Amino acid sequence: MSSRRLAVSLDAVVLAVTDDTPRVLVTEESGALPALPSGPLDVDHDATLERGLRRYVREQTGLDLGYVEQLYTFGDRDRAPDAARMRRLSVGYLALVHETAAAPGTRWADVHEFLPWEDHRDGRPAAVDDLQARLAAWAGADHHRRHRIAITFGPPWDGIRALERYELLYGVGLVAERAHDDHATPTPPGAGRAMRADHRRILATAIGRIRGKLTYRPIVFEVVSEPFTLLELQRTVEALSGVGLHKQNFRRLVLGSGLVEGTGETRHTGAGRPAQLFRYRPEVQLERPRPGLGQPYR
Amino acid sequence: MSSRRLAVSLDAVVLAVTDDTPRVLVTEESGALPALPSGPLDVDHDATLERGLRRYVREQTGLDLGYVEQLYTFGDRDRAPDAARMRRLSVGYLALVHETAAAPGTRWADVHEFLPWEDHRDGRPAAVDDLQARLAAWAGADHHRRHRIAITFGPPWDGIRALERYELLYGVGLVAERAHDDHATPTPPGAGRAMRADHRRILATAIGRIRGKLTYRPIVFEVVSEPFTLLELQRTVEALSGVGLHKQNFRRLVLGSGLVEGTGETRHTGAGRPAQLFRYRPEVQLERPRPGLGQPYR
DNA sequence: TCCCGTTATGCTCAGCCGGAGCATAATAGG
DNA sequence: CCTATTATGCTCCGGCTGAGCATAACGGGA
Repeated sequence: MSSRRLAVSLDAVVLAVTDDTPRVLVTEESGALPALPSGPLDVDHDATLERGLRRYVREQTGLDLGYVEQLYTFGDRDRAPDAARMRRLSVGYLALVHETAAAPGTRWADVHEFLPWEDHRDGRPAAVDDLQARLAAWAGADHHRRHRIAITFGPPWDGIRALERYELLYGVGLVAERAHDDHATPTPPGAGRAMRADHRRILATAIGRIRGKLTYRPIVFEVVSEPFTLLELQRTVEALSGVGLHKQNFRRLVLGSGLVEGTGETRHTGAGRPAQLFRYRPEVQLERPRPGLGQPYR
Repeated sequence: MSSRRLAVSLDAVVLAVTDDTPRVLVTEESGALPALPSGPLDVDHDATLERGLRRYVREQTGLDLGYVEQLYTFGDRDRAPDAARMRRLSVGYLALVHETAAAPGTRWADVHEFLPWEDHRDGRPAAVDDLQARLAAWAGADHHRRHRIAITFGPPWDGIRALERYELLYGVGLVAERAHDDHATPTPPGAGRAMRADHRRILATAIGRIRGKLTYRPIVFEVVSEPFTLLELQRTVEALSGVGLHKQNFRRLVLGSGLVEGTGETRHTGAGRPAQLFRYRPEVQLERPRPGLGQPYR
């Protein structure tokens, strides 16, 4: 009877939006898969899990995190490569930051590099239909499998189910999680790049979580830089939610929500009418129970 | 330098609703505080965290769980009584079950026994005003403190913020988490009973989570027994959400949602017109993206 | 048997919100 | 001055929500 050693790692999904693209901060060593900033919990010195996490992100990427939220704790025994010796738990966190320069050895990677099927801003990508066809082939006539595919891949598309989609693709072998998974079905184009350990799974969890929270908490403002135009805000929301929005209605919603206030300034971009600049109004939290951007508004 | 031992416990908040009352399954030993079913992760034999959890609940309460969902991982170093020797993490889970008989040594306790301020079905309880007054005294003129109180305790009341409320009360010392906290301010009436370790905190997390999820996932049906009348369904939702609902509108919403279908039978309760019986319609998940009971509808 | 209290159901009405579009304003560039 | 482009304003409609009024179907008593 082996009695494995127990190790807890803290893993951070640090998200930002630059150039209308959702970005995740990854560390890269030559020859290795991209990885999230992470490290083992220091049972003596990290007074809280979150503090340990902040420490690792600072050490590995030079970034001092602001908004941080715990996502999920992963602990499947047989999903680790060295499962026979070690029992590994990973506590995943979501952090939101404003765009910054990446430190050496780190990179702001496009989230869709790893989860390409999640970008529906210009409608449903063709690659999704391809993936879904492969899933359908796997499901055959199995009722339960078809049901799962229908729910996770729609229609209608539900951005929040990012983790369910990843888990389904992973279970079917359409997506490689670790190097040693590669002997499985060769992953099809459109399946995205792999990450180290189960980091891609944690990323999918983060994407699902932030999409849900956008609607009822003012977290976009952790990501956009002030002051911002309403279009910049909209592009940021779209980058995170993965769906395109109706401009006038987005405007109406944001202005009516009390979430922002004009600065009185305008920004000239070179083409078109100058846009008003806005900043976040934190007081809104006192006025409304759950301030956010509401439902999606195509 | 001490190098603490690391231990991970799995803790279950098992919820049911009986007699229009939200209940949590607790184990009770004479002389000890009530506790959630829980136990240490078996790093060798528990293939997944969730399976370990199910095992403990079965062993300690005789219950085979259906719906289970991970809540949060708690790991503050200095919140454990033996923090100097052990680093304890607890992974909390939420489970929903239909009402059953409690096994020996266990009890279905009213959730409000531990979190009395969370029951707003008959309006805001007087005890909440008392707690809030104590909080106000603690806050004094501190802007940040007053802000936190206003957000968590309202108005408007936001049922979902159960954990934030608990943490606030705990931080202020109005609520005892463990026996050795008792030397702090004597907890006022209306502060509820303590539980072992940080179990009350986990319970508060569970209550907040289920309240949020009620609106967009059909989880009430994990708790009501079929067939049910619409009033029974309503009382169950109210018990979990902690707020009272408008009967006709609840009815309209549920019938229009496609969540239920009539059985054709009726139930005579002795007084009043017999009520139609309904059952859950699982197919709804294929038809609607996020089937639930929508917003609160006073 | 008829009246009453009680619970279940049906329906209405006004207000608000979200989905879609049309129309106008304000710039830069040619 | 004309055009392409982006920002803003506003309207219309349908559906949903909050609040009530009204009716139906029972059991128990008077």
